[in-house]
Amino acid sequence: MGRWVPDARGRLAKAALALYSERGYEQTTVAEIAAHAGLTERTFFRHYADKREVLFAGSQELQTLFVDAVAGAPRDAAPLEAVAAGLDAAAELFTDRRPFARQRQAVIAANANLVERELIKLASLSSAIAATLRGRGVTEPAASLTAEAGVAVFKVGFERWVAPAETRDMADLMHEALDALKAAVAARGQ
Amino acid sequence: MGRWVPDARGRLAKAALALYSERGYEQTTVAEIAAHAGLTERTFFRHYADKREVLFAGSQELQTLFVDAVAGAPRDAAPLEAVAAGLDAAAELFTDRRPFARQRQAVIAANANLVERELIKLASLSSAIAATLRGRGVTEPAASLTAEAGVAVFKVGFERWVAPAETRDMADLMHEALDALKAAVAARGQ
DNA sequence: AGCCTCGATGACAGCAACTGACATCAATGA
DNA sequence: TCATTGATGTCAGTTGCTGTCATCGAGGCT
Repeated sequence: MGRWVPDARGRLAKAALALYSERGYEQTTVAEIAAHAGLTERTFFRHYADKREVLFAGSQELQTLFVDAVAGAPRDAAPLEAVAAGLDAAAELFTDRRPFARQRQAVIAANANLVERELIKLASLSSAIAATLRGRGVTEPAASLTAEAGVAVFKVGFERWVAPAETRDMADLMHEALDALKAAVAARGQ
Repeated sequence: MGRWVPDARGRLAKAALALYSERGYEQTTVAEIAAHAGLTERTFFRHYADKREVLFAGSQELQTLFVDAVAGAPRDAAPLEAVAAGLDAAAELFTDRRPFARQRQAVIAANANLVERELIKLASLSSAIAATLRGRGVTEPAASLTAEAGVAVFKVGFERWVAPAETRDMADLMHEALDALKAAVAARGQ
């Protein structure tokens, strides 16, 4: 075997989620996470920029998948329909990860600092979607607004998907949320 | 005169914005802010929960005004129209504060930690609007989605309002953004 | 006047997040 | 064989933030 136990990054992420779940985010020190992964505090910060980031390793993957789906939507699809393709891709990504997502979301919801980090990840997703829409010829401010609307749908759909009693597929919930948005915005305004 | 120079809170906020603008957020220590306000570091933390919060003292006022306008919209107004009333109230609040808003926004945009804090303030605004809409009889997920859409409009409108060359009124920009959202969401989806 | 309570601030010690600098040493490959 | 590389360890230092106790003028009560 090599000089070090493999996958230090993964071990840190696993240890962090476990400890944050058990005793809470604030009550967990980085040194403890590192020790549980058989590493030192300094090494933790070589793998993750800060104590929060360790919970958001997958957000880049989500963004890439979402954006690629938007970019790959039929050329004649309306902007919001292209975003809907991204929502479908996201739903597929999360298939079979519901228990993990629930545990992780419980940790995040319990701490405002973690919620902040999640929000900036979603803002980054929104920016990337908007840029992709502009690449499809959508002009501002329509691109940004469509992207923001799409992320709002994702947020609402995701929230429902991780809700305790929920059993429906994420794709169904995303479609429901998207339809609800269309209805809400279309409702008899002057 | 009193035992202490008045308005410690305001002096801290003023000193913080000035220092963050001059030398950057990260390069400014809380002790320096406090010193410029004629106070100690410990007193800073008695007025503001952390180093970021000092830039967001006004967000509660915005939220209250926005929410009150939504609650006070005509009983028969559609949810999105009620939110539009909130946007108008927000626009009024910012009248004559453009230079301040520009300076503050430049500071925030330059640091990810400050952006995070701004995002959670907007998320709080969205939650409050959604709750108000539910109070008007709007059901979920329409309430949350309408609120998120409204905040998206606010974000886009505000961004444009603080843009360097922009001279139009915030109310005009908010209306434009709202119309763009309606158009984008209504666009020929199946 | 004399006294008391209150509240904003100061002083100080301490923890933990994060960073920079340098050392270590198995694996790798020329 | 040996120099290089790269992930990790070690250690010292800064700073955000907190708990605790002291200070002392203002304002009320007698």
